[in-house]
Amino acid sequence: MDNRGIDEGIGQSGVDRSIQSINQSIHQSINSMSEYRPQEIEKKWQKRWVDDRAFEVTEDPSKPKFYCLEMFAYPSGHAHVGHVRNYMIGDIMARTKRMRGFNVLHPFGWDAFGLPAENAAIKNNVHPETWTLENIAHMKGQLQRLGISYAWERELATCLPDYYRWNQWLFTRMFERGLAYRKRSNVNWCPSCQTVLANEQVIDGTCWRCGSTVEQRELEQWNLRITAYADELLDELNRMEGWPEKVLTMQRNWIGRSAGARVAFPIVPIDGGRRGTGGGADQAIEVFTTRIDTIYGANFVVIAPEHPLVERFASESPDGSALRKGAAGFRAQDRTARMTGDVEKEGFDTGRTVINPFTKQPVPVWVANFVLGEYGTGAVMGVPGHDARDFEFARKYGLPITVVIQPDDRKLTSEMLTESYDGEGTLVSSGPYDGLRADDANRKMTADAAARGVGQATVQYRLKDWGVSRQRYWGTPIPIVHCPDDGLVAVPDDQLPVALPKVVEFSGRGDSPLAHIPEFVNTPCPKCGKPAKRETDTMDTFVDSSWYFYRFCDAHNDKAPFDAAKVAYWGPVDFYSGGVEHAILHLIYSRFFSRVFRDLGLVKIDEPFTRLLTQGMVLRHGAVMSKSKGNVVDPDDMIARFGADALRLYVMFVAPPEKEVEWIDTGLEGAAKFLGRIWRLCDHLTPAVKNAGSPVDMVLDADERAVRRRTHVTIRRVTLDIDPRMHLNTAVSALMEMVNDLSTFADKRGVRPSGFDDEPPAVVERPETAAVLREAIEALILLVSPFAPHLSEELWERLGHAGGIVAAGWPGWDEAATREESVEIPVQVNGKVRGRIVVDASAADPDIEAAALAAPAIRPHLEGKTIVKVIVAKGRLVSVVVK
RNA sequence: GCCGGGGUGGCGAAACUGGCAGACGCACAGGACUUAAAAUCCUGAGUUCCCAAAAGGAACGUGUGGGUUCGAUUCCCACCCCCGGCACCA
Repeated sequence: MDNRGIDEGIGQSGVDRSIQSINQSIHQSINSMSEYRPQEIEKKWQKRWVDDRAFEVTEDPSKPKFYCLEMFAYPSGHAHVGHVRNYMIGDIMARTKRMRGFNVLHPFGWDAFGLPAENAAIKNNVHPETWTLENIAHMKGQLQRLGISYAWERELATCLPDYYRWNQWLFTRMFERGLAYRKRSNVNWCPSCQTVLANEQVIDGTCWRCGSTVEQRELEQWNLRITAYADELLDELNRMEGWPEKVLTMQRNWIGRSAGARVAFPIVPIDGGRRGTGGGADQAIEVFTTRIDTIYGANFVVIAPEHPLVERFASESPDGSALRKGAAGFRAQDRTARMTGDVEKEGFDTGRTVINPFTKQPVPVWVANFVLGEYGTGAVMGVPGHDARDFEFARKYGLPITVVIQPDDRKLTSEMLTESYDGEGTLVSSGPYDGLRADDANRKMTADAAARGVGQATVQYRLKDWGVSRQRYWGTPIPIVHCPDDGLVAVPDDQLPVALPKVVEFSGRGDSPLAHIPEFVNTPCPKCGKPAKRETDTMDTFVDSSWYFYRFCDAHNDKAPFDAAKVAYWGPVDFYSGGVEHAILHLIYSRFFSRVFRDLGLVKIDEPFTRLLTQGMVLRHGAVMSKSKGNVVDPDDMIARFGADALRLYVMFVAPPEKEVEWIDTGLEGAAKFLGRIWRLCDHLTPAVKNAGSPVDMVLDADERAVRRRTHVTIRRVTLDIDPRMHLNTAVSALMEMVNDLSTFADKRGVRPSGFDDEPPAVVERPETAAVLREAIEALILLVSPFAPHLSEELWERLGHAGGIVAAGWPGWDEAATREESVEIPVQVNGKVRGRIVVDASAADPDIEAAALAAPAIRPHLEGKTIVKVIVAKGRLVSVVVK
């Protein structure tokens, strides 16, 4: 690299280039020491990596594989330092594994469909594709300037037909198997944006973009049957040791399995317009309960205002209109408020009764707003004695309360209840079940209900099927044709992709823009050839991201989504990192799709991601970075000022990867200074040590042995901190400690760089010193290379090595060389450190004990006391107990 | 309410199996080099107190209160607070 030019660093403005800089340039032309110029080094090595195709890989059965992936990016326009942090975590892992001999797949791509592109189109009159592809080009440049070791030849963008045709292919397979189906359901609707919103785009009942209150609309929607895998998705979580507990919990909550029973309460037929009390059963209200053991206390039944029986009861009643009106009033209440319990609990008596199948007694049927039509059976039994909500309801409307579970520590009567009791206990007032423990009773009563044909054990999930229809343009067209004769017909594989038309008008009206393109809509039915119409909805973009990690294994396959053999080699993803905001949706959908691919025979694994790391967000002024808040830190600015290596190192050093961090500019300066120290140290010592021999068989002096120990201890610490511990911040700390020690040692030997430009080259007298220094700086360069790859490559090359860092491999440590010769051990007397002794590392416990008791600092504390006990914690501490 | 994760200097943090709490860094203070500054390098520092000061010494200190232990940031019990998920879910 040529240091002679007055080539400007990228970040220095002309104004900044003062006389001193020019002086520096002149100095450089006349002396051997060179200044650390990250921008030049980084450009050089980034170009070389591209030219050498350094990170491109193919399947190689002779090497262990490692699939390292960061969640791909939405091309919003600009990467910020939060992205940088995520991609760095993956890059550290990828680079380390590569050096350790793994065949590393480390690809990147773009989650390129989505609403922002469409909004930009409306606002700026630019085609979504243009907007998206321009953003991708810009962000790709940003990532390349960070020196991330991506296999760019596998880059993909989900908005391109060679990707989304496989969404369509997969949708067709799911349609054939009944996993994709059409159903009318409620969807979130933003009246201002005129579009459907995904659940995750509704924040506290309002639109994430414009803040309008979200409404519910009933629409015919395509759904994917994720609930078919609910049990498996839940059970497998127990075996996923490579995932954070937090994410496992979130997924468990999201799936929301609850085991209980359905129980039928027979409806008492109407009797002359009055509440009937007898007669034969005429169908039944089915309730869902997890506490069938409390059924003897079920004094009423409540149905949801949406329940179909509301209409039947109304039609059978002389004054049905009151009933209809009451239920309609509840239905009109704000849905999210009803779901979150923010509305007052209200209800009314329908005037009808059902028979409690266990007590055989008639109980009234109420309609109430707190019962949700879409969960369970839309009907519950009211057990006010043992359910807080039922208790409140019964008190409000004067319904009877019965105690049927007695707690172990006191005696309850219904009169003394001030709140429901929902704990453990023994059954009372429950006929033949009296005296049973509640959980035993639960099992027995469920079995009895089933045997008598009045109930059955059921598992209820919170998880619902995934509604994927979107009335948007910028997404994958759903490959279905609506034929008047044949109904829903999948577009045959040989007619895929159903291409997204380029010419489109954005009405902003809220129906799909595709519906207004006759050339798109009108098509012959693939089955009968008669005129038919295409589906005009597009798919939720989460479909795109649910399988892209498999596509990377075979990114350019035009015959299939991927070759099963290639996925068999690369899969599953060994290490996956991304934001915790995807803990539920993306990660559960991906687990679902992985199983669909498995059941199609395309992959053999269940779980797509073996190890997951959710990185914390990067905040500034306590807030998430966003353009509107004006607190975005642009990586390009930081690279221009300090270099990509400094930025990389800083984001790894500042905190553990999982933690949220506050961005601090001065911290980055510190990282840049540290790299400068490495540069000066290595650059200064290189001429003196580059031809030094190995220290292994040399007779070293004490300081040299200490340096060697530090080298090997650091190799061990950094290696284990990166993998398996993923404590990237402490790995950097270990490197800093090593540099501190090396500087001290170099100072002792008179070869520390002064920091001045006009410094003569270092001269190392002893070959032993040169040998340990060479071993040390070579290890340092290799160990820091995942964090600061450009700097490392440059220093490595200057040391005279050809072939680069990856070929050099990851350094190993010599356990023997890490051992201390002597250790300083603190001595405690009655729990307080009173002194220290230095003993040989191999000293036996009795010798250590004797040395401790004889130590001058300790003896005064023992004077006139009796030694009760002495504990020697080998190599760590001596504890003396006196009285 | 249920589930999960946390609480350590001015700040970011470290302490891996119960063994020197605060490594490493930021900010700060003092010093060296410099005409000066920048850069670089060195030194200092948990808090409070004793001592005129220094040297030195003492007490306290990992959210709070208890416990186990020679010894607790680490283990146990109770509680407080913060963050995240779920929630009239029957």
